[in-house]
This record gives sequence, structure tokens and C-alpha cells, in this order.
Amino acid sequence: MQQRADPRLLDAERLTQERLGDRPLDFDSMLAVSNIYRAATAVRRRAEKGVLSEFGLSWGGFTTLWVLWVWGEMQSADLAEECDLSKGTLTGVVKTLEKRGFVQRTAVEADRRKVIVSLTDAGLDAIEQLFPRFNLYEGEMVGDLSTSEKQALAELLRRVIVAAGSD
Amino acid sequence: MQQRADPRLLDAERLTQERLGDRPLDFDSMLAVSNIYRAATAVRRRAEKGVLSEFGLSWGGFTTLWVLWVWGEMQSADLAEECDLSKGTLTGVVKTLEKRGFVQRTAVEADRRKVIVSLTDAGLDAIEQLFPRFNLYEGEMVGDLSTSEKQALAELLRRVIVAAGSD
DNA sequence: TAATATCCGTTTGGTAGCAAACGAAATTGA
DNA sequence: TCAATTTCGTTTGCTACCAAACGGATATTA
Repeated sequence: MQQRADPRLLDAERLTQERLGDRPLDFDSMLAVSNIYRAATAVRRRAEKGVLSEFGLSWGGFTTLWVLWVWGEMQSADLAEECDLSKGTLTGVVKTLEKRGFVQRTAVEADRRKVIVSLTDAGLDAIEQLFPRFNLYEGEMVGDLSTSEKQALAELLRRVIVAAGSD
Repeated sequence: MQQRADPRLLDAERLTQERLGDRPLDFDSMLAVSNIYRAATAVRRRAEKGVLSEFGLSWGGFTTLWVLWVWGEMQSADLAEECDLSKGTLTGVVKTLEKRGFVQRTAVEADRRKVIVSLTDAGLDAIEQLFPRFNLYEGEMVGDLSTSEKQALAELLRRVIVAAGSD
């Protein structure tokens, strides 16, 4: 009597069960973590190919514009922190955004080591136009989920972020 | 009477509500998507700094070894597909793994355009040692969640993967 | 002060990632 | 049979990303 495969698993997940099912592994954690990563990749690629490419922005560039929009101008180190990038990476991202005319750097008089990054008018314009459209994409990507499922998903992930972030 | 902030939101999420709360945006989708991405970054960084660095492996290199372990030797294009990488990227990852002595390339007699990638003995050894430890990390990173919450998380993400993957 | 330590953003050197162009090898079709 | 097309994996040119080294600027301490 043929047992039907669990329809809630992706093909790759099923094969993994077949091949590793006899080992003492934590499959629930494995599936949760690997799906976090796969979902993030899918979401990023979709957004980059869709809205973001029209503005010549990568995910990182978009995030940076978004943070500056919501938080206002910031010093480089804080911006890196908020965008969840290393400061070295941020230097490159800001350089690219500067070329596109979306942000500007300003030297700080009082402490000449520091640099303030802020949106230009063009950058403000771009993010004001872009974000509502980005948000529509977000809606599509989690469109299969009900409101309470979206909230549950966000909350579960919040706990993962906290747990994984604290070494 | 001071309203207390919702303790279930991260600081950045709270500020976003403050700054954008009056706009007609889909906040539930926004929080779900951005937390997917933040969780993936946190998980990846933690794993790379922890177990993976001991074996000189990146996330992509690890994934490739893992796929070869579970699925067995594969032709390049299929391997790229299964690892969720472009074929160009896979060429580089395999090159790195070859240097480390973990995989080998074999020409296909019948069709000389094709290349089979397979684990070496050292590669098999590495993934057999590595995966159980990686799995412990996975367990820690979602350790705050109950078994049923992990399963719920995986299932919600599965639906996001499907929705975001189908353009 | 002057010497030392710390802090800040950039640079460097490495891997990773993509799309698109490429060249060699099949396959198709006329 | 042979020209055109398709199918492989690699290469190229670009951005992104990190850790660590760097060099200038500020703080600290003697």
C-alpha cells in the first residue's frame, strides 16, 4: 500500500528525508532554517528583477535609501549598522548611490573623521516613488498568506533574528 | 496617558510605524518580507562565523557540498539549479571547492559539453563531519521556537517561496 | 604638552553573485 | 552532408559583501 508523499514538502525536502531520515538530525530546525534562506533569495531576486532594476538599484542600495528616508540623514557608521552592512560594504554602496545622484556625503565640521550621508532631492524623489511600488511587490510575495499569517510569520522571524543575532 | 510601545516589534519596526504610519502601505507584508531577509542574513552570518569557517567554507560552498551529498554526483547545470545559483556562479564555487579538494570534475564521454561534479573522499568526509554540527547551529538559531512553531514557520515560508518564485 | 590609544571611514584582497557574451559540442533540418 | 540552431560550461565585467589593514583625526593619559 503506497504511502503518499506529504504534499506540504518541496521536492528537495522530500529527498532529504529519504536520504537522511535515518540519522539523528533535527529536521524541523533544518527545514525552518533552509526555508528562511531560500525565501530570502526568492524575495530578493524578484524585487531586484522587478521594481528595483527600473531605478538601477540593488537590494542594498534600496535598503540604504529606505533607511535614510525613514531615519533621516545619518553618520556613516550608524547607517551601516541600520542597513545591517559592514562599514566597508557601506562605503561601496554609498559610492554607487552617489554616482546615481541619490545621496550625498557631507563632512562634519566638529569631527573631521565623520561623514554624514543624506538623500539628495533626486534620492528623495526616487524613494517616494519607489517604495509604494516595492510595497506592492511585497504584498504579492506574501499574498498567499492571510493578515494573521503574515503577522505570525513576522513574529516567528523576529525571534529567529534575536536568537541568531546574539552570539 | 502614555501608550506603551508594542513589545513584539523591533526598534526599527517601531520607528517605521511612526514615520510612515499615515501612508496607505501594506505594513503586514512589509514586516513579513523585511524580517525574512534580516533573518536570513543573521542565520547565514552566524553559520559562516561558527562552523563553516572551521572548514574554510562559505554558505554557497557548504550548500553545494550538501546537495552533492544528498543527491549524489550531478551534472553542472542540475547542480546549479538545485543549489539555487546561476551557472556562472556555480563555476566559481566549484572551482573553490576543487582547490580545497572537496569535489572533482569529470568529463562526460558521451557528450563532451557536459561535466559531472562529485564529492571526493575528503569532501564526503568533510560534509559527514560538518553537517551534524551545522544542524546543531540550526537548532540553536530556531531554539526559541517550539516544534510546531518551527513547522509552521517552514510551511509559511514554503508558500512565500512558491509565490515569490513564480514570476 | 607629547606620547599613546582609540575611533572613523576608506582601501585592499578575497569570495560570491548575476547577466550576458562566448566557444565548443551536439542536434536539427533541408 | 552541411549549415543553422540549440545546448553546455566557462569567461567577462560588474556590484556586493566581509574582515582586516590603513591612515588621518580625536581622546586620553602621563
